[in-house]
Amino acid sequence: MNEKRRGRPRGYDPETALGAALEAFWRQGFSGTSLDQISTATGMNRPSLYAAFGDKKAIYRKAVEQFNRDFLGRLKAALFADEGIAADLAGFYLAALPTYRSGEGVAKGCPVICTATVEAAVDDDIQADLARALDCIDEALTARFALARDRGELSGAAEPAKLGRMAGALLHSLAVRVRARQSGFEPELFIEESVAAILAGHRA
Amino acid sequence: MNEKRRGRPRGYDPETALGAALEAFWRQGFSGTSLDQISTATGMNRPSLYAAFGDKKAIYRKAVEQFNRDFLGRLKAALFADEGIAADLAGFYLAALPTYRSGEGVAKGCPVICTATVEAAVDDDIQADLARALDCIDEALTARFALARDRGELSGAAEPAKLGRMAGALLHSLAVRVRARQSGFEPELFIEESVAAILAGHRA
DNA sequence: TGAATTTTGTACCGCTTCGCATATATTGAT
DNA sequence: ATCAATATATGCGAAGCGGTACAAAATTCA
Repeated sequence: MNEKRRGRPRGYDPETALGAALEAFWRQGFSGTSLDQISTATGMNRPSLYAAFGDKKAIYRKAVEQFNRDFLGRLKAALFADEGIAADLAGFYLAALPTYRSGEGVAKGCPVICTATVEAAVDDDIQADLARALDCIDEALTARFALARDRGELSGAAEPAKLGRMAGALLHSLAVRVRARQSGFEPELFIEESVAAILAGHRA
Repeated sequence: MNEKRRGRPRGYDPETALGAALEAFWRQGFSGTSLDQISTATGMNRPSLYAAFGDKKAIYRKAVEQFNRDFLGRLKAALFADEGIAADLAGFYLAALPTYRSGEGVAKGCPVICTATVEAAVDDDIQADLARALDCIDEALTARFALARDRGELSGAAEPAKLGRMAGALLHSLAVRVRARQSGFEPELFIEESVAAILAGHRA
């Protein structure tokens, strides 16, 4: 692939453009972001945006999808670093933190949890995207807990799916709390406490 | 108070109107809701809305504030029902559930967590409101855990603030997951697991 | 060189947005 | 009855919205 195509070459990189679009949606949400703002952020004008990705909703979904692929990939890499369940779980949360904290003077939290959640009640496609994203997080964590149990790090009575849900839940809260800039909330401490709480009573 | 006022009597009840406005914001978020929709929902026309509550943002903040007062009141009542820490904690989550599930064919989740979170990155007032609301939840839970510890239901080593943060976090996730209509997620089971996980290792 | 193809830029459409200016209605006080 | 005070109703206006028609630009192929 990547053979020379016939017409005028595009002046943008789709991945970069979607990244820039995400940045805008991330900060302001779907409804709060105008196509003009996306146009400015990406450097593409509106007809190009439309031709490349579709309408506003399609741009949003593709931008979020791209984020999800990348972000979840990094979270999984940390989660399966194989330095023991406690260290890996902490690494999982810590891997999310810089992303959640990103933003000029404003911590943007998680684009999926913090912006898709609003639209979920109004748009079935975005609702399905969100549900799937939450499932992916739970599943990755569940797989990691199953591995830990099989390796004898966790007691045989430990239920991976249950632990996965708990661990996923704490990630959701982390996303919300960081974006809310809750006073006195210290993410690193929260992560430490989370890991301890989840593993409490399940160590082999 | 409530002496007869001088001009034409208002044709609306402020509390009811704010409740109707919240309903619209709850479903569609702040940016996704127009003043026309609020006007329809409340039965008030725009000038009346403006005179009564202020601009769109003021309406939103007052509606959410009213919700918070009422909702948190009910949660606290359940949390301090005094039937033991495990039962009370479960009651706390169960008290939130019907509210989170409400909505015609759509579970709306929590209006604060699911709609204020987006705006928090863009609006400092709403950010502060959200942060305060999250603090209130944590504080109520912390107080309840402190009580349980003082009564000997929890070990002396239990840290109420830490437990409060954990328990609050699971409420956040409950709100998000219900609104996302995550397939296979069963709130009642999740609540049961949450209570068990939080109290694990802290029972006296 | 010229035709075909793809992307870009301008400019616009119809519609909705929020906020308010103005006029009307309904009450209590005088 | 008249006035003052408050609430409601109509409707406007400037700006912004998402989306697109159309022509110019830039490239490959013949």
